[in-house]
Order: sequence, then C-alpha cells, then structure tokens
Amino acid sequence: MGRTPCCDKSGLKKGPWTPEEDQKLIDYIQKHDHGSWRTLPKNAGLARCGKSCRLRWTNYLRPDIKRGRFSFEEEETIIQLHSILGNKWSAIAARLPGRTDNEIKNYWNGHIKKRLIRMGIDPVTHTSLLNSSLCNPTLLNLCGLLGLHPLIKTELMRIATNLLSSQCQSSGLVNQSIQGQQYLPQDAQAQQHLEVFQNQQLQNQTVPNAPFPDGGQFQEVADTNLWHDIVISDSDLMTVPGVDNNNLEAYIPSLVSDSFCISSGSDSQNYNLTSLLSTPASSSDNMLSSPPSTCMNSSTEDDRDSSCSDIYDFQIPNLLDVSDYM
DNA sequence: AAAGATTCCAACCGCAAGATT
DNA sequence: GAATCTTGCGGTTGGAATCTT
Repeated sequence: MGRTPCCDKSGLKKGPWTPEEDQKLIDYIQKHDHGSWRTLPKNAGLARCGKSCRLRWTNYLRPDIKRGRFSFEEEETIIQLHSILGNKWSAIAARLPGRTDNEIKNYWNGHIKKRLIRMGIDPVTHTSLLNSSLCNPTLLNLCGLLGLHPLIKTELMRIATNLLSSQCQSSGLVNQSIQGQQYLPQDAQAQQHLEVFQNQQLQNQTVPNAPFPDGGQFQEVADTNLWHDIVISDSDLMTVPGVDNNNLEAYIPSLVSDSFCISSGSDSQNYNLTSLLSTPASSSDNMLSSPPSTCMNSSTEDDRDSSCSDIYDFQIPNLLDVSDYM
C-alpha cells in the first residue's frame, strides 16, 4: 500500500475557498463530472490539490447537500446508528440523505456527545456512566434520562442492563436474586441485540412478540404511547414501590424481578423492568413498530430538551437498514 | 464596551484499502 | 508479488462567530 502522495506542493493553495474557486469547481464538474480528482484541479484551473477539491465538493458544493439544523428525526437516527456502528460517519451519512459524514461528525462532537454525557451515557459505548452514581440514588435523576428522549428506550435499557451487570458483579445478592435468569456478558448482549434487530428488519419490520435467544418472549412493557404521558417532576427519581429509595442500590436485584414506578405527580406508572432487561431487542422492535415519531425542529437545543417529555416513542426511519453494515 | 470563554464547522492531515501498473 | 496511485475515512485543527462575565 503506497502512501498518499503529499498534496502540499508549492503553489497549491490551502485554506478557505473563495467564491471564484467554488464556481470554477462547480462549472467543471457540471461539464465533465469530477473524473480523476488528481487531475481535476489542473483541468479546472484550480491551484488546489485534488483532495481539497474532492472535500470541497462532497462536503459543501454538491447540489444535494442539505444544510441547516438537523431535524429531530435525523438526530435520533444518528444516535441509533452510532450505537450500532460507532464512529462510522460515512456509513451513518449514507442513511441521512443530504448530510455529509463531516457534518454528522461535527454535529456529534458538538452537540450529541455532550448531551449524552449530560445524561450520564458514555457516548462511545452508549452505556451508562451512572453505574457508580447509582450507588447514590440522588444522582439517579430519571428526569434527566427521560427528558432527553432520543435514547429513551434503547438507552434506558442499555443503562439498566449495564447497571444490572455491573451491580451483579459486585453484589452478593446477585445469585439469590436473579437465580434462574440468564444474563449474558455485555458484548454477547450487544450481539444479540444486533442479531435480533437485524432479523426483525428482515421480518417485515414488525414482530409483536419476537422470540429471543434465551427462550424468553418479548413482552411489550407498556404501550409506547405511555411514554408520552409521563410527566416527570423536577425532583423525580426512580422510585421502587415498597423499598427505601435512599438505599436503592440494595434493591437493584429487586428491580430485575419487580416492576418499577415512575412518579408523575399524583399519578404513577408501573413498568416491568424484567422484560426490559431480558429483552434487549425490545427497543428496536418498538422503534420499528411504533407510530411515527414527532418530527420536531425546535429552534434551540433547550427547546428540544424541554419539549422532550412529549416525545418518548422513537422510530428508526424506514430507510434505515443497518443490516447493510453488519 | 472589552476581554475571555465557548461553540461551530470548514478544511486539513495522515492512514488504510482497493485499484492499477 | 511488489510498488505506486487513487480515493475515502476518521481525527484533529484553527479561525470566525457567538456567548458570558
């Protein structure tokens, strides 16, 4: 494999493009297609290296480039794809018409990554950074998790799963509490997640009660619309019925087998965490079978955050077929 | 109003893989 | 099969714009 010849030849311009240069590049490509990028600059009368021309074209001048804010759906898609593909920006960009890998990468690093960290989610692994924080339940602010809806179910489940495995490893209560339940190492779970997700993609995208490798059956935890209805108060924490929530750590195993409750003012909702934790693909299923998510284009990020409580169901757009990348 | 901090994003760099010689 | 060329990718940088103090 030969090394890329250096473009930094004397006389070649670097730095920001001028409108005249842009026009030359556009005119040339419209007439001749780009052909060989290496020879293009000379033919087009540009004092740039081919690499620079290619980047300028693909990231900025291409006619199908979509500019402006990322829509809520685009953001959701990016997060979901990133959780599966990692930093494969080009692969992610391929699923977002009009967006470039560079733009997505910038958006990720400038916005999404920070939000995930704020939520206590590792932007690299998409698993919880809260494992240690959960030892102090006052830090487990479910509002913070739920308020940032894009990851809502997937990430909550990841967090829960991760939390569980982490807690299980360090807790003496594990064996007695989750005896009989099958838990896999995280990598294996992720693999299962992907496989099931892929299978579901292939199976007409809606599998109401998909079987799982552990022999279990996916149980819809709650109607997706329930998530719309949750109103989390400022001081909301995850509360577990009948337990001391100041000592939640000790009850983690209980969470596995019992339902948990999200308070919403005077009302509350119960969720069966068992099904959440034992059905890693449920999020994908939900995403694929739930009604279309609301497309929100709030003017600011804060607007998005504050509006998030209205939008808890999530759907990967139909165009998304991650099986291509498996 | 000014200075400093932060955010945004276009552009660059180096590497790697596939294609070609 | 080895060397070289071409293209694409992901990480990083630097300057402009914006925000905060």
